[in-house]
Amino acid sequence: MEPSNTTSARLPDKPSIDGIEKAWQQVWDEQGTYRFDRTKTREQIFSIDTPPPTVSGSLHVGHVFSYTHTDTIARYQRMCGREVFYPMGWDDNGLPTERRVQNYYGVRCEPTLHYDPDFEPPAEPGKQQIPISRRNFVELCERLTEEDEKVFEALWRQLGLSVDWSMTYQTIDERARAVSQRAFLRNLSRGEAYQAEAPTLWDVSFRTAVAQAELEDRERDSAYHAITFHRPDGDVLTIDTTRPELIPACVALVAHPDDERYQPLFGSTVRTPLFDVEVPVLAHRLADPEKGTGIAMICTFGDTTDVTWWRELNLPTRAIIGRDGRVIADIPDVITSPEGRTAYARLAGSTVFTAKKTIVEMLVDSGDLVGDIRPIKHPVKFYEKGDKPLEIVSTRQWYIRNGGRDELLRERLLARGAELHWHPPHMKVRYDNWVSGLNGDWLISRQRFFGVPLPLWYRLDAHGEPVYDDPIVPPDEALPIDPQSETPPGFSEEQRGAAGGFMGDPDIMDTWATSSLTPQIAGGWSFDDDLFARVFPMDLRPQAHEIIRTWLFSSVVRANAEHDVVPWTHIGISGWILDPDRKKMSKSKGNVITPMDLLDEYGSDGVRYWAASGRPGTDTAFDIGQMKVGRRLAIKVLNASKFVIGVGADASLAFDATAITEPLDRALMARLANVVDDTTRAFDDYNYARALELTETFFWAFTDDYVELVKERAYRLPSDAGARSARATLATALSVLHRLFAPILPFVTEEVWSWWQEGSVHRAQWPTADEVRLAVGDGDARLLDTVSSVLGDIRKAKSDAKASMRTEVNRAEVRGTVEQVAILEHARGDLSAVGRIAKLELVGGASELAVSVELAEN
RNA sequence: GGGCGGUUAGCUCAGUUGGUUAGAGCGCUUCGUUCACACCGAAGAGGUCGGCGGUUCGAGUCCGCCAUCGCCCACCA
Repeated sequence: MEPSNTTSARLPDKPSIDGIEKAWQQVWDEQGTYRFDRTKTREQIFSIDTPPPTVSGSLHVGHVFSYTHTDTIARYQRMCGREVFYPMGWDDNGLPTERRVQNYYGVRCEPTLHYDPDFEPPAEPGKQQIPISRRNFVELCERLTEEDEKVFEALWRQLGLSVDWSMTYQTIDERARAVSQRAFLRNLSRGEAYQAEAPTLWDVSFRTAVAQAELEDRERDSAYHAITFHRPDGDVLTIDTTRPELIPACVALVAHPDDERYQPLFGSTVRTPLFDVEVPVLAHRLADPEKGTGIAMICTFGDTTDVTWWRELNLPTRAIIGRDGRVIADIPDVITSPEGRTAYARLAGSTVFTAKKTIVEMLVDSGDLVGDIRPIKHPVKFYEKGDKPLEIVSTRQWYIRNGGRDELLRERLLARGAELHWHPPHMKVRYDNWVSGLNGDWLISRQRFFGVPLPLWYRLDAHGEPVYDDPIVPPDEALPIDPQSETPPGFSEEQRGAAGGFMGDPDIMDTWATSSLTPQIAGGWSFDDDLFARVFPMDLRPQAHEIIRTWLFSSVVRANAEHDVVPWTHIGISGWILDPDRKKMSKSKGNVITPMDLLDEYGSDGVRYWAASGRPGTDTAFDIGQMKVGRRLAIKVLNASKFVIGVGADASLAFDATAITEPLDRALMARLANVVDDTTRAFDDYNYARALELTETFFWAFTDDYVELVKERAYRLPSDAGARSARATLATALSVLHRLFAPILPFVTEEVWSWWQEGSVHRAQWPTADEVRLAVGDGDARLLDTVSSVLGDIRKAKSDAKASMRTEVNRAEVRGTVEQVAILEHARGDLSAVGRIAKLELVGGASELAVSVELAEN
């Protein structure tokens, strides 16, 4: 068969990878290359629960890194014949958006206001924030995030994510709100959601309750204060505390039951310094005899241990810190002495910080502060987004059961975690740690404005007080609702806030209460059940490791409750990007480069190469060097493809079993079959990094050695059997390589594929080792190694002589084992041609391979 | 305090179930050029695999202890 001229005609003279991103994006768009076909069945579909990026934040290389990982898997699965459900969501719910909208438009949400359909924000934000209704506020959030989303989408397209861009959602859009509220109401009806008045971790800056999953410990400076309590006989009892300002909130002292120092005192009472309030001395196992003086003050509430003691010892509540983080103004009734009331009055209204200073002065004056204040460092609980220590206040909140108070449910959820296939496997430990360490149910209500409202109203009794026990729920078809602007069935708007009327729940749900439903939102649960049945449970949840306790766990909780399944089969965990100092890359360090610039400079394929080099779950250094290498690889693919096609590797010759006859060619095919096997196995195991490494290694050997070896032979007339064998082998290898690289380097592979094949490489069938083996039978891959080794020795001889690789060799003698010589005999022609060897002598009987070379004079 | 992961060449990292003289890329040194590729090619130097002990015919690989870095979790007196 003649090499076709039409093929050659499609080859560019000077191929380049610059600018190919835009060109192919457009083609993919026009041809719907990544369009999802929803007529396929669940078995035919591979569905991905794509993480919705927070659009109000800025894009950084970490995004590029992890989203590339998912895309390589999506592309691999698509080429394997699965219809890939790969949606993109935008996370515009929650505090980051709320703050961004406030600053951008100069507004502030005031939930009690009514909706103004004609509201327009000022062109320039004014000094005073304009109060607007929640619905107006949400509309502005949607308007702003739409802009942000365009920027994100442009980046994702440039990066080459094979997302179906007709399937996007927002975590605050109408469907997401409806799904979120519906799921909550169904939790409520099944008893999985409940409300309770309880001590709650509280952020005084944001003025909202915070869930266990949003906490983080930070090391803070603090100090022990030794304080004396007074016994009836006049003796004193000294305790150590870091929070002397909470003395008026003290309800008891506690020591370990086995602590002989305090055993005689159990059951007696002491009086607090300054305030002269009588408190009991009690015993509890959590009191640590080693800490401080071994006896501690229990306050309502200084820390979570206080909550445990308060609950288990049935102590009264004497809260003195309000929701604003200040000492409550009213003097507690329990303080009766005039001195005590005066002392309290000096604290009233001040912040915790000021109150501490004030009370220390008073303790010094009264002589109740013993010795010096001893500075210490200790961990303090913070809201992860906050910058003031959390206080604990008693509030009414909504919770969803997550096993934190229910051993059976906890076991169930641990078993759910074990059903998942974790990549890498050791990440499961974080899930197990978290679930095992839960100490309460999931607090989902937040005292914020922008988010999905709790879809509830409460009746008001004759005194106008809410009746929380029997909330009014909206009918399902009304969802989503905003109880602040909509009226419950059977009531009129005039009854809002009136005695005998109703009030809307003012709170919104935790952002994770909605994010935990991304499989349901993206999949169409309750509004497109046909689609949902085709994609759920999903195949893959890709995500970062630091949100295993939040996003992953809460999603498992919801799917377990609603559908009695795990929401996915596989979990793919990506690591972090570390800067050169081995720290997690952060904006504040000023070393964040905008991703779009990287894509422009190194090409999307180059950046993807770097990303795909990062092992699943492994933190990876930000490394421009790797991007350069990736760019070089893409260019090499381009040039090698041009050359291989140019010498006559026609598509029709690929996999032609009758053509591939030369032993060296069959050796290459044998190796290629192994590479296909290994690469496929790596992708099946979600190890894109290994897949890339295998393909790349083969590719470089292919271009450096094999292509060089058969160059001369392939140039011969097409009627020559050896030339035909070489061309068929080159065509087969090239076809397979293009497809093996396609998931990682989608742009350059599509470019070169277009030169000689029909259709998109991204819809081409993933190569199988069988098709390669069927074409060539059983080649001997060792031949390739032996020939490459001899070739290397000849090159070394020329290099040592500081001669050009084109230097003629008068005579080369290769000694080797009988077997090696027999193998080399098959490649005598190719070796002589590439080495420019006039006389090649093969000598058997040696113990190992040895090459001696006589170079021609210049 | 409990747990997970890492520690291999100057740098970034591979090393699959233990198997002959430990690999790649970058960087470095030397050489080569224009008939695929200077956004290039060829060759080379460079490592007591964090430390100690153990199992084994054989350990970078398995076991124990230690050191060190990072992360997750933990009741703040």
